[in-house]
Amino acid sequence: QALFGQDEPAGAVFNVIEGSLRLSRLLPDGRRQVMGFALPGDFLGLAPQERHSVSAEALAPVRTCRFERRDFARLVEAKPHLLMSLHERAGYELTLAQDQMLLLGRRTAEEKVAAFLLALRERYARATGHASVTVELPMGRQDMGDYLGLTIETVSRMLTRLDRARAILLVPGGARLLDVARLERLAAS
Amino acid sequence: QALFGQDEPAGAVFNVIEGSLRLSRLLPDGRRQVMGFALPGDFLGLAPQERHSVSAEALAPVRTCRFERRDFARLVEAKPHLLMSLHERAGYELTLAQDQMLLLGRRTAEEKVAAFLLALRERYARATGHASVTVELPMGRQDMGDYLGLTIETVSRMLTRLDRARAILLVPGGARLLDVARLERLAAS
DNA sequence: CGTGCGTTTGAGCTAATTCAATAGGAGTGG
DNA sequence: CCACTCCTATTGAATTAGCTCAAACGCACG
Repeated sequence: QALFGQDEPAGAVFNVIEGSLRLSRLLPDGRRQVMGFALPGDFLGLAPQERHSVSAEALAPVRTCRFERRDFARLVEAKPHLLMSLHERAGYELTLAQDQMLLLGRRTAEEKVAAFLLALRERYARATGHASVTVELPMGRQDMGDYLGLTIETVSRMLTRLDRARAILLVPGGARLLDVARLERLAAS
Repeated sequence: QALFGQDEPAGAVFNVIEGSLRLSRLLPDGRRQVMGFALPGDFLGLAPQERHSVSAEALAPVRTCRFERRDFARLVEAKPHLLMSLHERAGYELTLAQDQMLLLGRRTAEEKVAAFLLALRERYARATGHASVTVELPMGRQDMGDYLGLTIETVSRMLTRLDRARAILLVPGGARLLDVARLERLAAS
């Protein structure tokens, strides 16, 4: 179920082949913030740190390709320009984190949900190469809530509001984005 | 006033010598999220990106040490292990961003303000080498609010609440942390 | 046909916001 | 030194977005 836990020594790099993961952090009293979702093609544990800063739990059975950290370190040493790519990737992740801070701190519930759907669509488009109107939602409502800083009920309400407004069509395990332009307006991005 | 703006080409690396800066992003409608504050000793523009992801504005007159990006790139090329340090720093910044996401998404107003004061204290301690009970607050209430995802009024209310509870003592331009243990309990960290 | 689990919906509540008024300096000029 | 302005911070009252609690729904699985 869990690939690794928060504060665990970072022993390996993983490449997700199949399935998806939730990357999250817990507050001592159980409140949870989901930092992101790892989808097929994503890498985990690339950060050059002794310990993981998040825990990674599978949302569904996962297949990964695992590289031992020592081997990975040796590879980086052998190919110095790889480090530059890694560093660029880290910079990109940081701007994504900033996007998320802006979302968490300053957006309304509806904006959060709309932006989430659009971002996920964007991600799938980037991964598969072509944009699809249907976005898979491999995570549950609770996970979306913990990602967006909302409760499960608010996520559900916003989704049905978007559905009733014909901006999206809720389907089992996903959503069809019927009116992307409207969603973009609603997301205030 | 502004050292550089969001989406501007990243032309240089800056080391803050004196004064402090606000690093922020704007939503099209004017809502603002402050991503962080740069204090003396901090570096800006280290990320290996074409464009800045935030804008940097001085909170007070600033003195900086400026390195042209081309020179900096040449330095990094000459000293390959510098890139590794840079990358480690980036990883650390990412965990800080995650801390902030947890704060923005899952903490209450009081927890946010308490955590903010403690984190700032921690930062000054790290910079000066010894912990002080008095924390300088070079930013205004609005900036704190935009950093914590709160309004200016809520920040003010939480500060006076902490003051009345004798956990802190508000002083012009800063706060004295009277009961760090209590603050840590209140911050739920 | 239950049973269990995740989701949706409803009703009421509350933490934080909004709106509005007041208070506290810092600077300026009389 | 006092009056006046400007700007930020504080305080209060009313409002509301989102939360909590609780009940129904839907569906997969045995």
